[in-house]
Amino acid sequence: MANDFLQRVDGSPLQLKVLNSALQLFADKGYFNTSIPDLVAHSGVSIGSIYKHFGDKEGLARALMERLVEEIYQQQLAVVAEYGNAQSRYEALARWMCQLTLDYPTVMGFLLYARHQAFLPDSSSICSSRAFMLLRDVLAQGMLSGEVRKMDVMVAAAVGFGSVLRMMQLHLDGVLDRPLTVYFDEMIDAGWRALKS
Amino acid sequence: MANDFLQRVDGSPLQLKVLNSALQLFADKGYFNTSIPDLVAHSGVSIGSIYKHFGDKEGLARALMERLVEEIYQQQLAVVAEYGNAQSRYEALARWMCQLTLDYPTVMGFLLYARHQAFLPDSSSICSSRAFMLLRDVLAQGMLSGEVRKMDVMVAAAVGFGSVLRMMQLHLDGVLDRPLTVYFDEMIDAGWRALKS
DNA sequence: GTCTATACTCAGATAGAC
DNA sequence: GTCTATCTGAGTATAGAC
Repeated sequence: MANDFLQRVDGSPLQLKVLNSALQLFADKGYFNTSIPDLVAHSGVSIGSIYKHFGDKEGLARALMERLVEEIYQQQLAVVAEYGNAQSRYEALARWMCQLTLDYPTVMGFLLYARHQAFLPDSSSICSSRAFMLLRDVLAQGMLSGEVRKMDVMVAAAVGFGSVLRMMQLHLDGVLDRPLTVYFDEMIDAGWRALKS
Repeated sequence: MANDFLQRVDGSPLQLKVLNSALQLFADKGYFNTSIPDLVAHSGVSIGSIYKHFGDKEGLARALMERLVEEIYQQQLAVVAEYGNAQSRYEALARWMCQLTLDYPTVMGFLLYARHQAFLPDSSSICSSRAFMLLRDVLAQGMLSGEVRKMDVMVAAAVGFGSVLRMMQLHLDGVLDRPLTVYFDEMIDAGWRALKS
């Protein structure tokens, strides 16, 4: 279920109800296909309260994206902290990304596909935010330690994680014949061939 | 400029004016931020004619996507036809993709990011359409000829072209320090390391 | 076939009671 | 702080003249 993705974010119970409803509806139908009355019906919170807390619809979207990015980032940090070298971190991060896709497919579809620029004019893509930069940094450290071949870090991140993101998209699009997990080892193996010294 | 992307598509002059305006506006502001009056102003075609030819806004979007996919596919075919082996085809396709991104950034952003499902409920992602399948087939042929390592073709395509797509996105997001072309050789080299026998 | 004028719906946002 | 009732305008779509 998508409604428990935001776990440790701060906010009053009422705010959390609205934010989780927004996440679920935006992920499911898209931002523009979700009306405020939809949110009222889904969250059980009145329209007055929603506007009181978030200002307007864009403000709600902004608050939601903020917490999504933070949640993703915190999860990433936890994954990275469990491992000590670049290769195991790479694999663990890829596994975590795939698991998120399986557990919260609509949310991941929302994160991967939605052009947030279309409804949040001044926001850059989620994937160019802190979250993606941490992926990059993991590989940068691997270069320092000699595990990862010397190359441009952005290219390394694009090659290493771009393939994972692509497989996630293909899975979400229903293009893959077999479950996503079946492809995992081969995918990681191929990615690491491009990265290793 | 984005307004000449659709070159050889069929349709009356009036239809082409509308379709090219739609492409430009959808790519620039997004489908939902583009109103029919916007299209009228930009194309110079009256609202009555637009509805006469395309039925409704969704019909217009459908007609546009149809031609976009066709245009992309035809260009791909032309690129593939120029080369005889998998490696050179891989490089040529990647170069063509990057060049499109440089020449038509908003259009490519539209293709890469937009969740077309949000406004075309029954359409799958553009990248799971014919266009992406041809990328896959090029690598499948490479496996038959022995150039490409035996592996799942979807994984191969995701690794080989996912990295290219990712670099294109990073470029469009303005995250890259240097011009996209600077990264090209390193990107292709890394991608091919993952694919070669 | 193309246009102008218009109807209708409904989403976003606010006012003000409680 | 939360709610209900209401306003306003934008946007889709149609009718019908030419």
